[in-house]
Amino acid sequence: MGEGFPQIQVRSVKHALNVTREQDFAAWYQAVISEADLAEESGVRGCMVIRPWGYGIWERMQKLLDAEIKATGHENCYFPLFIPLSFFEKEAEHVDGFAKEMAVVTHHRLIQKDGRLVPDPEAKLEEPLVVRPTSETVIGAAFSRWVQSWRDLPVLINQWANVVRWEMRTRMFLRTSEFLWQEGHTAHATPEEAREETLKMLEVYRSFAEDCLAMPVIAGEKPENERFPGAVSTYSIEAMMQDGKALQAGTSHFLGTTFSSAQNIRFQNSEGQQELAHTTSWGVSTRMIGGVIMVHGDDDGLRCPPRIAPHQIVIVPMLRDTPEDEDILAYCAEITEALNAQDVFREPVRAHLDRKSAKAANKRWGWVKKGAPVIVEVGGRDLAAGNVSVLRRDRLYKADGKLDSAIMAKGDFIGGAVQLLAEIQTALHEEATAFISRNINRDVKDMEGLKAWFSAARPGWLEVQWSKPTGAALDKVVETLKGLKLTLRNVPSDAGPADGACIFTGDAAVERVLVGRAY
RNA sequence: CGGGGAGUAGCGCAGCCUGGUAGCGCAUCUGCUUUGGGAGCAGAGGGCCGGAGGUUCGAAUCCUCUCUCCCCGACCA
Repeated sequence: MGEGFPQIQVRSVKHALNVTREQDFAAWYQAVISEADLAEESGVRGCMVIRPWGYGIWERMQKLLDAEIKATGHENCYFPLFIPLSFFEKEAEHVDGFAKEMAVVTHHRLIQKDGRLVPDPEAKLEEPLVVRPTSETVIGAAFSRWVQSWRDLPVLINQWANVVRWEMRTRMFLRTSEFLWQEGHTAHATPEEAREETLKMLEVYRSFAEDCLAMPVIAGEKPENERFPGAVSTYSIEAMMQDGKALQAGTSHFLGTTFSSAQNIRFQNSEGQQELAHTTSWGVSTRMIGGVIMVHGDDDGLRCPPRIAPHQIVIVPMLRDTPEDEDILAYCAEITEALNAQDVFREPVRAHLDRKSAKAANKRWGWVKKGAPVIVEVGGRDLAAGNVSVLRRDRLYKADGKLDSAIMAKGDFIGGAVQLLAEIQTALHEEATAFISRNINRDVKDMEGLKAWFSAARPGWLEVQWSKPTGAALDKVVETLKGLKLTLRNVPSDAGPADGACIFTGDAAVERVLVGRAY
């Protein structure tokens, strides 16, 4: 890779962060989170405080995705945080997948003992409760009550919730012990319909990522070894971070009758016979915020796509503690109102007037780090001339390294703001698409070529032909890749046909699979 | 969970080896000067030195335990 990173490090530009992507990608990622006020440590292992700007981005994601989930016929509901242990025991594969990382509640009362609070032995729960790591089991139990007849199907529900998985190694947003997500769960009369649902929601995720997050993704089916515990088929969208690593940004599972047989989700069909329902589940989480950071961020912080930016346009008045300040603020308020009266992406524009009495330059750099798509500065001279000074966050600098601040008439800016936001959304998407495109190689045909590709500093992905081995043969492939710190990502839905030999086994290839390093 | 590193002011760090009541830069506050810009000068505020025990007349510093974070690995929808 390296294309996105100049080899010669001439920094004529003074950046807002004290570490660049090129110097140390992991440190840069953390710097963005901290400097953009997205989240911070909580003192609780693996758990984070999501700060208003970070949570605002999540709320934007929720709003946009929730509308799509509802538009595809699903209803929201809420299931309990606590799940009886016995629910998990019903499905062996599911147990295997999650048993190692579950938080367990065993007591319901504390008592004072030697000056300390300890669980009261008298208050031990008869049956321990686990904090949900995912809700297939409880929701399946509900489905078995709700579904009696073929007329009750399909059941199409979704919930926005938090889940807990006791992860060994955590990273802000990408893998935290507690995270926020939505989980959709559906039950259908036929496997065909359930598969169709699985793919429909995969497509909802794909278009949500592309259109709202400006994040190009590859949608496809996960290989057998990467399946969700209990799933018949697992599909994912995979996004490429600027260091070339893959991030699984959303998953959709066809669960077949795994959970309907474990939870007894049966219905009487039109011929009067009992049948097992076919279920699906699908989810995206706050992990996506990490994806947005690593796809769009630059050495000055986050670049937030307008559709998910809590504030799309921030107006920064340059105040000087003079009587003129009042006039400048009034002028800015007028601009803010005029912007907010317009619609962009079929929603009201979100313009924000930063009235804080801090120095204008400091406020500006604060918004640069947070990634506000458009930053408008207004000083006395602008006021006098009826102008504004406009910064586009997606391209901050001119060729000479100076800030590319455009002075324009107030009316022109207001009139063009909607189009400007649309342009920025598109520009971020195009930039990210160009990046992923030039960092996927589809021409490597042998293991030597594969090793060479991945010996680069920041390799992207390979799309290779393979024979789709299963069982022990697949394990061998996975083991080989593991030695190279690589994983099979997915089999892209739109990959071309296979016409050669399997890069791993030499057998005739049947499809194409993505290989890369992953988060 | 294994190996390594780290926790001292909001952020970044020095001090620890060779114990003696805590310092630097940026940020913050006040004043003056400046004003198309991350300003200059002067002054000020802010720290249970991650936590608990121990050694000592005295611990940021030495010892033990523990919590949290980072990196690598194992693990992982």
